[in-house]
Amino acid sequence: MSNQKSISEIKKCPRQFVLAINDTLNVVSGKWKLPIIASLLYGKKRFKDIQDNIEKITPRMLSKELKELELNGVVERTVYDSRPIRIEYTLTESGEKILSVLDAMVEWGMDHRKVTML
Amino acid sequence: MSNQKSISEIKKCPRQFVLAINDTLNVVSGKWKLPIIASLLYGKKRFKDIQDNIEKITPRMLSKELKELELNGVVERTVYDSRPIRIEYTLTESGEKILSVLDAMVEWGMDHRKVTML
DNA sequence: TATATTAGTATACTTTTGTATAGTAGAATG
DNA sequence: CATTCTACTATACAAAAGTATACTAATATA
Repeated sequence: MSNQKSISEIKKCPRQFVLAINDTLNVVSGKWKLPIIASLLYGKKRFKDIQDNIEKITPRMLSKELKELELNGVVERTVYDSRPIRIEYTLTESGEKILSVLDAMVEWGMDHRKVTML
Repeated sequence: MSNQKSISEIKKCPRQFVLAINDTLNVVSGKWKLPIIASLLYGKKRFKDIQDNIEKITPRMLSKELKELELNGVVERTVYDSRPIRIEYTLTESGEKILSVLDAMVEWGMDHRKVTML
């Protein structure tokens, strides 16, 4: 089984694996990061668009989270100097690839529900 | 690409996917859950063993987290009525499978580091 | 010139999460 | 019978995460 390999890999648990997992957790955990990423999966968006999209998020939180995601290389902020200026947010290439993690989470979560909600 | 399929799946984003992701996040986020799971990947352990294994965790946190993980069907607590009684913690089958999620996180995290730390 | 829109910031607050420190009950060990 | 070990619990506190509400600067629109 491929599971066996993974277990032994984790058992060695090299530092870089731990760091990688932490990086990933920083991008997906918290109340608003995934909703923001999900919103950007539909294409580039302006601040206001994301805010309307998520509805309950305050501008303070949206601003804070976007900054963090940008710092983490998941989101890109582009200023177009039209008049008036527009600012657009997109996922980076790496940001889009986080979907593989979400896929794994969906799979485990659904499987787990099947098992525990018998 | 299999990425393309995933994106369209998320775009539909059925409620059950959202629930599944939340379930998964509940199991992996927080400061101590992954260390505890990792410790149990090495085999069944007693309270004291896990505590020694993680070193900085307080008994309060360990107790609280173990209860939550048990409630979430990730960890199993078994009382052996030898004298004195021993209590052992193990991962459930489902709990072991969370490794697939960790694998995805390791992969994304390492790939992402390669891209951002140029 | 008054009002609206975009892209936020500022301040104060509440809630959640985690820490520090001490204590307990039951049994075993010297 | 005093001490130690296991598996915790209790209380108080600190720090991090999130909320509520109001405000601003630059431009556009009526």
